[in-house]
Amino acid sequence: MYVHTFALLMKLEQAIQSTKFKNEVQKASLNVLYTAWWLKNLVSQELKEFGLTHEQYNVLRILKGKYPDQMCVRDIACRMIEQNSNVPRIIDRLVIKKLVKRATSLEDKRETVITITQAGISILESSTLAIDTKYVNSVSITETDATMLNSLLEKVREKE
Amino acid sequence: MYVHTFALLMKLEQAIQSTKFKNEVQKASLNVLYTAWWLKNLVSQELKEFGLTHEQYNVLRILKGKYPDQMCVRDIACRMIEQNSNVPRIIDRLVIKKLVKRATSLEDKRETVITITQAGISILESSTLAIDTKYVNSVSITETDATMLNSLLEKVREKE
DNA sequence: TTTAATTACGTGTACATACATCTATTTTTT
DNA sequence: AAAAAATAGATGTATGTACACGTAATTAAA
Repeated sequence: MYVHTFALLMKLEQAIQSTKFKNEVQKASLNVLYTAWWLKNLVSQELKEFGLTHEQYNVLRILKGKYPDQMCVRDIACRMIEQNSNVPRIIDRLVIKKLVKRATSLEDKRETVITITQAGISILESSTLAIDTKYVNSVSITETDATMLNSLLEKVREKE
Repeated sequence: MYVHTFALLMKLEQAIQSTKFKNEVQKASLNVLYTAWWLKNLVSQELKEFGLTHEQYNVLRILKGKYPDQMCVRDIACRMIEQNSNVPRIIDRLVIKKLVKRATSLEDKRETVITITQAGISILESSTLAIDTKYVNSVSITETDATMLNSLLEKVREKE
């Protein structure tokens, strides 16, 4: 009985070799950070095969969401999960790989408009398939629990 | 009523300007990633005042946990939340700031042993105080909800 | 309308991640 | 004991983050 409880509780503790937490809130913070790293890692492993990084994939995904419309750099940036991402630099690498095209906007010459190419759409589709499969096999949480998790994460950030 | 529900549900959606998620599991993934970024950002804002980065703070915290014992680089590395952290390089910066000391182990000359200095302990204590205060004011989740959150996050990672 | 403020975004720097490789040790094998 | 394997950690490279600053273009103010 004790052993069983111990085994269940050891997951985060094992991962970061630490058992002393001030309280559940502090533990939850570390748990969120560790789980984010774990998820990112899971996805990156799949993307490696396609020569993409997590952030390059995100930019492609955002562009696909508006396709066939173009998007300016600012619009992409404010949809990024890590809100301080340096989008121009990520786009540099996608341009080199010909997965997106960059052009100056005609309406506002300050703006750079980005379009996903057919090659970009194609690599996005195959990599998304690989990630989805990986998720089904590796992320073990039910829809009901995920809904609960979503509401708890919103509570964490409620004050700001 | 509709407006109220909408406002509550918009938190992640607003942050990343996206409302289309395949399912709750996919949304929860993005929510974990976004919340991790949000928490890291919160802490980094406080640490900036002390000239520390999030990772430098983590290394100091780990060293303090063993103080007055020394730790080798490997022991520190396996306790890091981001398990691919390049610890030697983080230690470089802490050594420059005289917050830790580096020496070759006498028992095993391959090992580098790291010790936190008094200056390191001192900066760790004041920055921890600042972070704790920030948490009390910004992270709005109860101990009970945090416990639930911890168990759901463990469920996410259960399969591996 | 001329100046001032704002905006979009490229770019430089410091730090970190992810990963491969190199060197110096130590341990294991033969 | 000598050779091979394993280990610790430093270091190089590509990429990303965080943030400051510069430049060009647009909008607002005087």
